[in-house]
Amino acid sequence: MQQEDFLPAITAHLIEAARANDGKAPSERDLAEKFQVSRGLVREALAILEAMQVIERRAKSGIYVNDGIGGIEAMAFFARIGLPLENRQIFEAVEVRKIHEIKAAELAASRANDENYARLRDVLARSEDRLRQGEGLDKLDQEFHLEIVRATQNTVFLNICTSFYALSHNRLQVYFRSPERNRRSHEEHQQIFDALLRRDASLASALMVSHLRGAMSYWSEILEPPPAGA
Amino acid sequence: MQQEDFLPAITAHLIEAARANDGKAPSERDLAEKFQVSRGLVREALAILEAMQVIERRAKSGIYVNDGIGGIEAMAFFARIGLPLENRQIFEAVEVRKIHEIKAAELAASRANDENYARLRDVLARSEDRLRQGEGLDKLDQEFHLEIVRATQNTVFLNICTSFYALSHNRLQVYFRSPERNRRSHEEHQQIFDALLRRDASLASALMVSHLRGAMSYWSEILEPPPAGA
DNA sequence: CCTCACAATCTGGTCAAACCAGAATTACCG
DNA sequence: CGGTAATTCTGGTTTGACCAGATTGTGAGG
Repeated sequence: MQQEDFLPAITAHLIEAARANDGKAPSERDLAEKFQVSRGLVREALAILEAMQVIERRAKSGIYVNDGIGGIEAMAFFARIGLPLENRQIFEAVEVRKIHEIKAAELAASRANDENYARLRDVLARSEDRLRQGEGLDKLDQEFHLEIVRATQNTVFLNICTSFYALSHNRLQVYFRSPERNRRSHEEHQQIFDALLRRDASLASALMVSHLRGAMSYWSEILEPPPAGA
Repeated sequence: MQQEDFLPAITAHLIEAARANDGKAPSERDLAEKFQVSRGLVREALAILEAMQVIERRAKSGIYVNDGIGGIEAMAFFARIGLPLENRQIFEAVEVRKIHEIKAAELAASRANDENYARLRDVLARSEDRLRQGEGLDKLDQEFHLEIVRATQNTVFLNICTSFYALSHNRLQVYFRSPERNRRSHEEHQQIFDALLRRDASLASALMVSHLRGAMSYWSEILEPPPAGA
């Protein structure tokens, strides 16, 4: 059994089987037979799932799937194994980005140092190049936003945002297929950078607000109507 | 070997051993002997570590420790295995809490539903009980704050905050050893709840600001001076 | 002495068979 | 029908083995 697909497969199976059995999943031995692998392999997968708090293993009792599969680890995990976020979660994710980045822009304006400016310039320069070559911003957009978070000098904050953005990456790629959107996005990045250079916190956050508003309205066009107050 | 301490122990050993050997960790068999456990146990731990991107296992070659151990998974992991955050990161974590919760209070004021109110009331009632019995708020504080996030109806946001708060839990317990702080914290929770009931977003967020300011000043007393602009 | 090819060794990946002790279930007796 | 004793089941852990590529060691030839 190629380990590649094993974890996703067994996860899906566990969740499905548990749903139909009061949260209790099949035994390790059953799983091993079901997937035609040794019990050791199953246990390795289960160890990961347990560490991610997706399941709970109770000695001499059984395996139980946590109902509220929560935690960023689980999210990162789902992203890694390819389970797409629900449409609703995309809006929620954008809202979280707004919460994070508007504040990040504000803080960065007062805390950014020379290295931060250099990094931002570098990202913008590479963005310029890509656009000149008719290519999409792609990951460079993410890089730009993360550099702003980095400029807050808050490493915990940066860690959170880094992990979080990795999740939405798949979806964002769609956004950057349009040349106009790419150019407009780049221009807004430039403006935000200028605001940071001037250490104008309120302007930076205001620009970020409208920048992200664009993303939100884009998703509104593509997807189903957004949730109530987002 | 009690599994309780195994993961932390083996992790520390891996990181240390790898640092002195060009990133390469001891073999599974060596680790098994070193910790007096079976190779299967070692492999389970390694599977978790690999899923968390702390290490990389190359077939027929060896185990390599990733140098830039980053990402929220790693953070959550370190918290779980008991490695304390640096003092500086505590300030950063509090700042992140501020970013999250001030906005959460604002959003919750307009989005909270009856179930949210009921949950918040429940937490407050239990807090009341504990205080009456002379015990500290302990986890109830965390519960209260998470319920506010839940009231934003943003599940992605809730996921992030849930994982994140698990990190600071160890440290927060210190805070709630003081009876005065407990009572004052509880009163502020009550006030925030009232603001949410009145759907007064600006009041709710303002109260949250001062509530968290208390925590920040507490840490300032206990720990080294805070970083520049936090 | 150096180089290159071959052989022994080491490594992670995987499997199989057992034993343990407590949980869960079944069977049986009153 | 109720309750207890016997049995099955479950996760936890260990041992030992085999595979195939990566690594290392060795020795012959230049």
